[in-house]
Amino acid sequence: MPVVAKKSRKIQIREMAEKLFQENGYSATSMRHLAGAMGIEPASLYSHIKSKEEILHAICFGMADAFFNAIEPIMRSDHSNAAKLRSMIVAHTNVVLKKVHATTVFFHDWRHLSEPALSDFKKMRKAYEQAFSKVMHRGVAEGEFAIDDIDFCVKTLFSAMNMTHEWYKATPALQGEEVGHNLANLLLNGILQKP
Amino acid sequence: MPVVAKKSRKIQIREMAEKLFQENGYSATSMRHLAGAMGIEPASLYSHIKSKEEILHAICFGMADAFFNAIEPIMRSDHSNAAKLRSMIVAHTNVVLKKVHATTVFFHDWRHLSEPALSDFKKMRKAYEQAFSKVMHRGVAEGEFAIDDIDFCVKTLFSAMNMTHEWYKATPALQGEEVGHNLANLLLNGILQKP
DNA sequence: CCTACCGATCGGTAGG
DNA sequence: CCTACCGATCGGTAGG
Repeated sequence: MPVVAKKSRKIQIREMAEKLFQENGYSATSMRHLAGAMGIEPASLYSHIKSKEEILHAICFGMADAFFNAIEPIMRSDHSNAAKLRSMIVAHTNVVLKKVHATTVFFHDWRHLSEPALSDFKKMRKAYEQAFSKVMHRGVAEGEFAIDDIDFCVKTLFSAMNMTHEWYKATPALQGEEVGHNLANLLLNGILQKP
Repeated sequence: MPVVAKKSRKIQIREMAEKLFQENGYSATSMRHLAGAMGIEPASLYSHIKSKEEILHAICFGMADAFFNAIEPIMRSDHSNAAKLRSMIVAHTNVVLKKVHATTVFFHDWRHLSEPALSDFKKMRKAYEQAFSKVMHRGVAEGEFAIDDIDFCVKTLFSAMNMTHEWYKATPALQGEEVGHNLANLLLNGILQKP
């Protein structure tokens, strides 16, 4: 008996799906491709999962949990709003870069969820974005930040954070933290040389 | 005879495809959906186009032309690098927001191009990004900008610009310019209150 | 632009 | 986890 529990077949299928969905997209990836990559017959997948969409659902909502868990302790800390925002950016970006495959799926293919999961997903995402906009609002109120349009700022920040996986070739280790800090520096300071 | 030339059937098909591809993605949109939306039989599409991918190709490379044309005159102007960068951001963002459907396809579905178009597309995109990184390099050399990692900065900027279409509900007119300027302000100045 | 149709492939089920 | 198979749908062609 191994000390470390073997990954369940269900989880192995999910991880392979993350890889294939990332490469070709959810719609263009067939259950036959997935079964082939697992080395089993297509029908055998259905001993472990109920449907193709069940896999997509697990990926999307699994990532949502990962993101919430990453920023939750930071939100409840009592640092300055600038420090909080920076930490949240680093935390979010770490999740993105540590789960590159799943993030791509989360980010591209949530559209293919059917109701009611689709509405749940949108609600969840909105709540998550509000965690960031709350910190920005407070930072403005307390004189730390100068932001014209907070919604705009939040959306732009998420665009930047969520696309890192597409171009950042992660050398493992703490490089991920660097990406988050670079992003935070850019957002906080801009690129204009200070006089 | 109308004074304004009627859009060719081919262009009508392409515009309908932009809409449907945006909503469901390229792979999940069938030629039958497209034909249905046009009010004709699926087989009739092939009187005007050669294949599904031909449509994708036209959309992706058509948008590439639009982007290049938008920034080309700015690159050859002799403003400061900061002014150039701002104008290029506004110009690019205007294209994005004026062709929302096509931009979504351009941005999500280029992956489904097959070779050699796929390689051409990547080369073209790289050349386009280099126009922005050139301005940043010069700005750093001339003391206008403080940028640690220019590649990182370019990628982040593109992430932000190319996602605007997903969340910005364009009220028509010049609102598009505002989006570009907001983006430029954020990138140039950051959000930290200056002392 | 239509009718009629092709072979291939899709997600999924029955039964073991 | 497999064999055997379902009905539906796919992109596309022939011929008019």
